This record gives sequence, C-alpha cells and structure tokens, in this order.
Amino acid sequence: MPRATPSDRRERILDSAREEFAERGFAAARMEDIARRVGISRAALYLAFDSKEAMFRALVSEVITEMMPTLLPSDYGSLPAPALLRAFVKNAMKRIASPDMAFLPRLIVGEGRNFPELARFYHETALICVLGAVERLIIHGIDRGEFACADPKMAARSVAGGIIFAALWRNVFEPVGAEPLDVEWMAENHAGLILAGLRRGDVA
Amino acid sequence: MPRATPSDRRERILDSAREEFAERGFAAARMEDIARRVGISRAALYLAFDSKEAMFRALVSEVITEMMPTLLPSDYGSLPAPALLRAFVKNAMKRIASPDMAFLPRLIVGEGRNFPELARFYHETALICVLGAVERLIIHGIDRGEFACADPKMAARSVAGGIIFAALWRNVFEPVGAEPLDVEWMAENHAGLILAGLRRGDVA
Amino acid sequence: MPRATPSDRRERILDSAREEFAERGFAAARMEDIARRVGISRAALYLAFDSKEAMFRALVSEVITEMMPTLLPSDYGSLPAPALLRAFVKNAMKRIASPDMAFLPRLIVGEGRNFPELARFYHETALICVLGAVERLIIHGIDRGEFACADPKMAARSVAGGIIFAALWRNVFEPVGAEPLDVEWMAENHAGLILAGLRRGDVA
Amino acid sequence: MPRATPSDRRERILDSAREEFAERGFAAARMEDIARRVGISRAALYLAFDSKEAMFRALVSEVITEMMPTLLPSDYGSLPAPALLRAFVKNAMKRIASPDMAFLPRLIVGEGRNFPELARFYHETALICVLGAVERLIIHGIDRGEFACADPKMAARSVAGGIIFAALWRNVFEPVGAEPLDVEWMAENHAGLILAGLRRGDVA
DNA sequence: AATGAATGAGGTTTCATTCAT
DNA sequence: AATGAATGAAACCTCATTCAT
Repeated sequence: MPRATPSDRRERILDSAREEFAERGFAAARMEDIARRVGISRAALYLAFDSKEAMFRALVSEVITEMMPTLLPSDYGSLPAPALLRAFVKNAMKRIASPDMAFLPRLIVGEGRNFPELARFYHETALICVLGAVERLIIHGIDRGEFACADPKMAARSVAGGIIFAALWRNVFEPVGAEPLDVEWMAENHAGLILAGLRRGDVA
Repeated sequence: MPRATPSDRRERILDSAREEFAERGFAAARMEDIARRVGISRAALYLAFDSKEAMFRALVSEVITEMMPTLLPSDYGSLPAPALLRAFVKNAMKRIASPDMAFLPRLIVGEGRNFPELARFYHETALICVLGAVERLIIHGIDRGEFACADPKMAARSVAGGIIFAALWRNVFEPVGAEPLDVEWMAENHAGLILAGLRRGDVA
Repeated sequence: MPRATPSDRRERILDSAREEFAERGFAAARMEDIARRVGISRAALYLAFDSKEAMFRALVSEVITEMMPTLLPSDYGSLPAPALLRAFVKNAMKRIASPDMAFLPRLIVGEGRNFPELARFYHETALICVLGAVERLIIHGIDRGEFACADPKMAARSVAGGIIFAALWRNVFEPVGAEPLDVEWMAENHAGLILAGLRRGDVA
Repeated sequence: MPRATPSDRRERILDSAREEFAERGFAAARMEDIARRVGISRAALYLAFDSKEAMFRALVSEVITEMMPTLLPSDYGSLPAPALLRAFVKNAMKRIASPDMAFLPRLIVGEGRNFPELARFYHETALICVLGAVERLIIHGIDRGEFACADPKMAARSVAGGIIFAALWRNVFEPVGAEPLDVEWMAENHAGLILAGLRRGDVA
C-alpha cells in the first residue's frame, strides 16, 4: 500500500479547507480546525501550503477550475438553440446550487474585497466564460431565427442572474429558514421564462 | 444649537461602520478604523454599542429597513402590470446596485453563515417582501389578462436574480476590473426580457 | 501625581529590554519576559513599539546615543596630549566596561550580521567617532612634539583595542569564571604602555 | 575506495554548520539550511549530532582546538623577545582576522551568555593560553633586559586587544561598510607601538 | 461623556526534533 | 544509513474589550 503522495495530502487538506472556509469564511476559519478535520497537526498544513492565504487561494482556484468544464456544453453543433439554452440552464443551476459548489459564489462575494485577485480570477475564468457562452448561444439562436433579442449580452446576464439566485438561496438563505428551493423546478421555470422572452423578442 | 443626541452619535458611528464593513467585511473591519473615521476614540464606540457584533447587526438592520420602503411602489391601483413591473425592476436595480446599497447583499452573502439571524432578517424583511411584491404584481397582471405564467413565485425569482446580479457585478466584480455595467440599460433589458416572457401567450 | 507619559513607558520598557537583550541576545529574548519585567502585559509592549525588532533597534540606538557624549572630552585646548590621552583611556574604559554599557559591544558583535544597520550605526556613530577623536588627539600630540607616530590612525586602533578587550572581558568572560579584571588598573597600564610607545615613536 | 566514515560525515556537517552559524549566529541558523548545504536531509544531521546545541558546541570546540596550535610559536629558544613578539602579533592577527577564523570571536561574544561553557572553553583554551604565552614572552624579554614593564599580564591584554579589534573590525564592521582594514599593516603598527612601549626605558 | 492605557484570548507561523519506512 | 513526513512547543503579534481618570 503506497504512502500518501504530497498531492494526495494537498487534496485531503483542500477538502477539509473547503468545509471550513465554506462554513466560516476566510477570516473566521481556523487552521487548527482544518488540521483537525484532516487528522493532522497544524504544522503539517504548512508542509503543503505556505500560508492560510495560499491555501485559500489554492482552494478557490481549484474549485473554479474543476467547476468550469462541467458547466459548458462541449459542442452544440446543429441543435436548436432553445433546447441548448434550456439544457444549459438546468445543468448549470443544478451544478452551481449543489451543496459542494454553492459555497463558491458565497466565498467570492464575501471575500472578494479582501482577495481581489480571486474575484478577478473568478470573474475572468468563470463568469465571463459562462456569460460569453450564453451570449454566443443566444446569438446562435438569433442566427437560426429562433430568438429575437436586441442585446444578447444583457440577456445572458438575466440568465446568469437566475442561476446565481438559486445558488445563494440554497446556500445562504435555506440554512436560516428559507423555504427550500426546488432547483429543478426553478431551472425549468427560469429557462421557460427566458426562452419565452427570447422567442418573442425582449422588447416590451 | 442642540447638543448631539445619543442617536445622532449612533448614526454617525453607523455611517462610518458602513464604510468599513462594506470595504472589508465583518471580521476584517477594525473598531479602531471605524472610530478614527468618526473622529472619536475606540472606547467611545462602546458607549453607543455593546460590541462589534451589535454594531454590525444594527447597521445591517438599519440599512435593510431604510432600503425597503424605497423599493416597492406604494400602490399600483389600476395601472397595467407590465408598466408596473418595468418600473419596479428599474427602480429596484438602480437602488440596490447604487454604491451606498450594493454592499448589503455582499455582506449578507459573505457573513450570512456567521450571522444567521442577519441572513434571516434580510431574508424575511427584504427578500420575501420583494419576492412577494413581485409575485403579487405578476398575479395582478395575470388577473388583468396581461400576463401568462404557470408559477408566479418562480418568475419572481427570475426577476430578483437579475437585480442581484447587477448588485454583485457592480460591487464585487467591477472593482477588480470587470467591464462597467450600465445599470439602466441592464434594467431596461432585464425588464424587457422578463416582460416578453410573461406576456400572455407564453409558450414555455 | 501625574500619570506615566508615553515616553516614560518607552523608557521603562527599554530598561527592561536592555536587561533581557543583554542577557540573551535578540533571538532568545522573549517579549513575555520583557513585559513581565516591566510589570505590564505583552500586548502593552506593542503600544510603545511596533515590533520586537523596532524595540531592539530603539534600544541599541538609544544606548549608543546616550553613551557617546560621555566618552569624548569636550575640549582639550592647551593641555598636554599625554595627559589627555591617559584621561580618555581611563574614562572610556571605565564607561564602556561598566555593567550597564558593556552589553552593547556584545550585542553589536553578536547581532551585527542579523541587524546590519545597527552595526553600521554603531560603526558610524560610535566607533569612527571614538577612533577619530583618538587619532586627532595623537596628531595633537605630534604637533606639540610630545608624540612620534608614523600612522596615528593605526595607533588609535591599538588604543581602542584595549578598551574593547576590557569590555568583552568583563561582560563575556568574567561571568564564566575569568579572573576579575581591575579595569582601573588595566586602564592605567594600557594608557602607560601606549603613551610610552607614542613618546618613543612606534617603530621598532 | 573506502566508504565515508562517520567522522567524515561529522566533518562535512561541521563545515556547513560553520558557515551557517557564522552567518547568522546560533539562534537564527536553521538546521534545514545546514542540511541543505551538506546535501543531506535534516534528519540525517541527527545521526551525527544529538542536537543543534551539540553541533554548535562541537563546531566551536573544533575551531578553537584547530586554531590554537597555529597561533603560538612552538619554541622561541634564544631569539630576542622583540622579534618574537612582533612575529607573534603578525601571525596571530593574520590568523584570527582571516575569513575562516574571524567568525569565532564573534560567535563567542554573541552567544557566550547562552552557552557559558563555550565561553568558558574559549576562555580557558584560547584566551588564557594566548595571554599566558604573550605574558611569558614579555617576561622573557624582561629577563633578557630587552623589555621594561611593570605588569606583563596587563601588557599582554593590550597586545590581545589589538588582535581582537582587527578580528571584529573585519568580521563585524567591514560587511556593513567600514573602511577595509589592512591587517598586515595594522599588525606591523600594533606590534611597533607595543614594542616601543615595552622597550627598556619605559617611562610610564 | 470621553479616552488613553492596558489586557486576555486567540491566531498564524516557525522550527528543532522524532519516527515509520 | 537515510529520509519524507509529521509534530509539539513555543514565539510574535492583533484586536475587541475594559477601566481608571
């Protein structure tokens, strides 16, 4: 049975760090608690990461990087845009609102001012990719005559808004008593509403 | 000229606290910085508030309470629902994304886990009010035969999603280099898209 | 009875710091011990000094600055150079080898590598002043026909050597069992030997 | 080709330890840096030495022991005392101020309080030997009618003072910008001055 | 009412040292 | 013999909070 490799250890630490940071935010998370969760000493954390900040950065980067490929459909060759958009919304909302991902927007939003480069990384690596993909998808639909939309970029923001809403609702408000959100159902409705709007053209 | 009343002092402190908490979040904000901003000593803060937490709670409550009345139209008697909804979206997005309000969602999202009762208060006092108002507005539109919508509650969430998106974009991502968001324009488009989706004849 | 002024506090801290740093060197001295010696809490030290390093620097600078004026004779107008030199050697050796000063060369020597700017400060503020004064004194004697000396700068170093020897002996070696040094007597002899050499000319 | 013996390894470690301790002093030297310099793991250091302290002790003892035989002239049968003394001063100053020796006085002075037995060892093994040898040499000169000196022991201290001065100057102050010391020239002058002072006819 | 001074609790980080492999 | 991994014991430093004046 091989010994734990260094990267194994990093992974195990990041798993625990994720829980602590997700639970308490950067400042309130304690290295001791992370270490205890991993089952190692505080000092051992510093074998894998230079500092609490470095660990936090690594965690956020990793989660963002992990998450991205699962969000965007790999190719949408000749499929009709409405089906593609509906599929994207359902998939993305389910992914982002899932318990092991939803902490990310919360962390980014909460710590963005103290870790600007993480906010920037999230913005560049996740947000604009997603927004760009949605925008292209809408343009794809316009090209195919399926959508009418004056400003696809703005429409993409409306799409993203619903997804973020779901993530925050589940992660921020449900724990304090908010009525549980049926993510599938909301995805269905959000996609439906947006699609109806796009089919018809988003002008009053 | 009357002497400063105790509540004057509380207000002046809360104004400074708002800036510090908005800039750094709860944990990283320092009482010393707040005091310096007010121009008083650290100890004097404790004459007005029992603790940092109490100050934070008071601030958040106050801001929520202040914000609410400005969000909802007082009455929308016989006006057509589309115009009302459009007006609401434009007003709410402009208000919530304005520099002196946008920090609130960020704080709620960031500190919600550490201050569950604030998240709860925000949820109960702000979120469900807004969502409820929007929902009723949509129902109002359905009643008038202007809207068609299978689940008004879900549609209200889509409406709110766009608003939250705008607030977070301005407050979290613009400071780290995101392309500036034209809130008016996004409000216009968001409302337009939603309205197009809600218009009778919805084909979701 | 007035309250302790901030600079009083700094002084009291520096007095204690002197003892701890003198006893253990920079690295091994503990802030807790310094605080206990002053009779205050560790945290209070940080009201007066930014860091352990800052405290150490302040201490060394202060001691150097305090020491200097006591070393050099204010003026040596028309007095014969031999008497002046003898007086200087006796005074300087007694001062530098005294218990409350002798720790300084030891700290400078011991920590000079880790605090180069302190070594530099000591060199510039103390060493070259003293060496320069002695050198000028010797030149003064040459001018008066009392001394013969090929290189007064080097002779000054021989003078200083004896003084440093006394300081280190008392501070480093006496505590570990070295035969106690009669500083007065050594000063007398050191001055006598040097003077005899200078009178005669330092060539073999 | 024989395998490296345990004492080979000790030597290689001590060579590296010398550099680190010389550069940073005992407390600030890190076992990791020493190990890296040797090219072995930190743990391997403990196969050769019980502890950091033990290593430091071994190093200092070794250097002292190595240095001593090179300092004193083995025998000075019928040579004239002045030449012997001059030779000793030049040799000793050159040796002690040389880059690979000069760190020793610095370490002894700097760490003497924390390692009293090393200071004691240095005192007993090096200092009093050297001082004794010089003293005997002076007495030898007195006996031969070449020197006149009331207290040879004190004169020996003056001799040693110049040597220590040179070592500290080179090792402590030159690295922080002091004017480079021409050790040969200082030795020449120091010996000359002392000899002039010691020559029969001393009029101290 | 107001504050300068003080502190206790707690956090991150470092490093000599140990030990299973 | 050798080491990568792990740790326990500090040490420095911060900051919300208190209190005498």
